[in-house]
This record gives sequence, C-alpha cells and structure tokens, in this order.
Amino acid sequence: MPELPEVQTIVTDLQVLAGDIITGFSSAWQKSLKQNNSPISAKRFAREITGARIKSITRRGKFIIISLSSGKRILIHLRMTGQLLIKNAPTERSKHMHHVFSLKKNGTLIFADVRKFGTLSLISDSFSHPYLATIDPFDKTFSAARLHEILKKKPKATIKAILMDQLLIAGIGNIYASEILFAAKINPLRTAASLSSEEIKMLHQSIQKILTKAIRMRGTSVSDYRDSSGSKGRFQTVLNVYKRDGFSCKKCATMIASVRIAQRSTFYCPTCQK
DNA sequence: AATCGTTCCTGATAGC
DNA sequence: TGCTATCAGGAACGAT
Repeated sequence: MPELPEVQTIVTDLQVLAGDIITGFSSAWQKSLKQNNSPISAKRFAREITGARIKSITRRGKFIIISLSSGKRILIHLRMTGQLLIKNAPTERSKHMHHVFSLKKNGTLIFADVRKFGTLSLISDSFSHPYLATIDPFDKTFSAARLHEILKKKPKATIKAILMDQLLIAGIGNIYASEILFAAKINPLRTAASLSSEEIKMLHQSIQKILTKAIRMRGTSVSDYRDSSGSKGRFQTVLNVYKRDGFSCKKCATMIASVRIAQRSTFYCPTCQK
C-alpha cells in the first residue's frame, strides 16, 4: 500500500518528466477518472490534458500532484495496489494497465492497478480539495506542539485512528501507523487525551524518524508496491511489528499482538508499547 | 455534527 | 483436487 514514503519515492523518480509534454491519454477504466469531483469520460479527460506541459510533480500526503502549464492539476491516488510506471520503450499492454499517458520525450507513463481503486482527478486551480489542505509530516509547521493541537481535536479517539486520519495528518497509512507507534513505545489503543506531553514529543519524533528512514529505503514492498521503474522498496526487511503477529518482538521477545482498530488490522508489542 | 458502516475490486487463502 | 466463501485495504459516501 503506497503511503507517504512510497509516494515520495515515486514523486522523486517522476521528476524526470518535468518539462515534458503530454501528447495523448487513453483509459480502459473510466470509473477512476474525475474532474473536480465529478465523473468524466476518458475522451474528455484526454482532451483536457493533451498538449499540456508538465510543470511540476509534487505530493501532499498520499496524493501525487502533476501540475500542468495550463493551470490544471492531475491528482493521482494509488490507493492499495496502484502503480505509476515510466516505460521508455514500447510495452505490451498487460491486464492491469488501465491508463496510459503518452509523452513527447519520455515514452509513456502507465497507471496499473490490480484492485482498480486508484483514482485520477483533474482539478482546476480554483478547486479546493479537502485532502490537499491537511498538514503533512514534512511541512515546516508540523511540530510537537502542532501535533498536540491535532490530538486535542479528537480526545477520545485512539491514537492509531488519529495517525491514519487523512484529514488530520496526511500520508500515514496502516503500515507506518503501527511502526511509528512501536518506535514511540505507545500502545495503539491509547486515547489521544491519555498521552503525556513527553509521549507526544516522542510520537512526533518517531513520525519523522520512521518516515525519513522509509523514504531512504525507498518504501515498503509487502505486496504490490513498486517504484516507477518496477523495483521493490526495502523497508519490509526492517519492519518491527507490521504483519509480524505471532512472531517475537525484535526488542523484547514478547509475541507481537494484533487488534482491529477503526476496521484496520493493527500490530504492536504488548510489552514495549504502554 | 460527528461517527459508524458499506461500498468499490480482485488475488490470495481458508475451508470443505 | 477443485470448488466456493471470505478477507484485505483507503477513502467516498450514505446512514444514524
């Protein structure tokens, strides 16, 4: 599942496309196409972006933002199994390649997605998207004090649910929420209001530490995640708790436990995380 | 108003 | 062995 580190890895790789021109677009799965939150046909989507120059490729949380010289932006969300692949040489269209951008200089940019949950949204510069307004852990304004303010908004919610809420903090998903809480020594079932200021400080540090390390290791490939050249990340080799239920904790040898929080599987060490 | 449950989709895995 | 049933997962949306 691409979360902030995986999306950052892809965005970094996609920088080679800056300045290139989109010469065409075709789609075999129109359902995933939107314009300012409304459905749009592949034909119209293609017409809107063909001829545009790619000004920049950035990210906010898990969203990839391709800004065009026309002022429009293509907002891409990979959800669980989406992949963005740069193919310089012509390639066979495989089963899960749903969208293809043709580029003047760099061949094609392919959107492949087994589960078909990923989305491509065309948004005009005036359109305000709620998920683009959320603070990102790598924003300069994301301090321990700011995290404390966020926690005050949902005092009764579990800390795991808060870390995963994209309208509170952008970019942390199921893998990194569990890993961050292990690093911070905080039990995922704790409520926001129960955290001391020392723990909030530790949590803030852990968010930045874990995400930075995961970016350095080019993300976590537990299942479908691949970078834009199709290669796996390496963070799955250093996971402490995620999907390690039943195995012993690398720090204390206690058996890693799993619990469901907000409809999501959650992993933690009952001894290390208080 | 805020929170909960359901939906989307397909491959992997469990159960018979 | 081969079939069917169940599950995972992020975010949108409907229901309470």
